[in-house]
Amino acid sequence: MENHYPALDSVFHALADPTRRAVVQRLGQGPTTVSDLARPFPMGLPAFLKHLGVLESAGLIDTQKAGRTRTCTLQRDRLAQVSSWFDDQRAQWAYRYDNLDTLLSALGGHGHDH
Amino acid sequence: MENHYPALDSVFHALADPTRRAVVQRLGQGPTTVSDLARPFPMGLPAFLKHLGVLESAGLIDTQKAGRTRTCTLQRDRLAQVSSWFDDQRAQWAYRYDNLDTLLSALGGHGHDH
DNA sequence: CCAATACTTCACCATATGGAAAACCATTAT
DNA sequence: ATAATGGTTTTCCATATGGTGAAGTATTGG
Repeated sequence: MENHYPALDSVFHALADPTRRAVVQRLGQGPTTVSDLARPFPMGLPAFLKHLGVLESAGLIDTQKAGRTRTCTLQRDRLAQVSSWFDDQRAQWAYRYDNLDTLLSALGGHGHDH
Repeated sequence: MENHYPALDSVFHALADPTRRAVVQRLGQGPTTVSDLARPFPMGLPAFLKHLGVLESAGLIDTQKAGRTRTCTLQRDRLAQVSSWFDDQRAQWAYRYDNLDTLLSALGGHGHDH
């Protein structure tokens, strides 16, 4: 029940930026190269590389270079881990309010009480 | 399928700090006053109030003053909304499930239960 | 009334973040 | 060999963030 979560700070920080979330979303469709990823965004490559750096050091993406191109892949499990933090929060409410409905939906992972 | 999410920037940014996550966690047990919330943390009240301000402007907490004390309440629905962003991401992967990476990690047994 | 409590505001500071510009590798392509 | 492509590194800048200390404002409590 304790904070056994990996780098919540860095992951949440990484996701707090629209550019970086767009990258995550794009990579959800499959791996791509850096410049292909960067194309839609109104900023220089150096700035964009910083975003990729933030995503990578948060463990949200993995990159590897082949020849002169670098390919980025989404680390889905990391995203899933962080997602489970929310489930834990919900479980807390459920415990506190001792409400069977809330408990069940918390364990189910999707429902909410309102 | 589009970004109909409320202020993901501000919510993720708010959650990217351990102090603020601790506040969220604490408020999951029920409403409390400012100074009661602040007590465990090794910082002055001004600094702590800034954290509360970030949480409040992200819509994660609600505060109201009675007399000279201010009481903070967790806005659970906001947390639930953001949580559903992760579900959306997963849905994207599922749609694109012919991806080799995903197939391999599925066979690898680090399976996600959904 | 006087003082303690519970914030609140203000001025300030160090560091981090997000961006630009320019110059610099490597690896293909011609 | 030369040029173009794809990325990288470096320097620099404006602003945001997270913290401090000190003083200020309302409420209670005695």
